[in-house]
Amino acid sequence: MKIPGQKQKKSNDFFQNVYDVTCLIPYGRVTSYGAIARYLGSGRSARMVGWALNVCHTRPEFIPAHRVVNRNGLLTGKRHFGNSSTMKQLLENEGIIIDNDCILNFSERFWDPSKELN
DNA sequence: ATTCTGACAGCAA
DNA sequence: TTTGCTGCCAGAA
Repeated sequence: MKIPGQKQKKSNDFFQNVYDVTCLIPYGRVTSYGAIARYLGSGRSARMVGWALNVCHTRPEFIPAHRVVNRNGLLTGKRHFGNSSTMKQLLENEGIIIDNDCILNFSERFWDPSKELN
């Protein structure tokens, strides 16, 4: 999305795309960085997804970044939520069971954008 | 301009 | 099976 009046960077589209997909994650579902990266066509640029989410709080809209975990279902980004328990709490609030910072039944909770979103 | 790092993932030893 | 290195791209120093 191009916002007139603001600095336009080439990566802005990629970042916005990450935010867009993240916002499309259904309630009570989670996805992985790699899945988003693959949906964007970058393939192995999962790190960029994490980087995008790292600055997601700079965005005016709410980004359910807590629904994005690594491919193991591990809450690797919990430490970026200020309090380490925030991410876990948000996920549990959506009915997701977290054990030792790991999502239980991750296969059932997993939501693949390139598959579900088509 | 160059180097390092980062909320990951895949592949090689 | 586990550990470690590399690739990906962008941003900060």
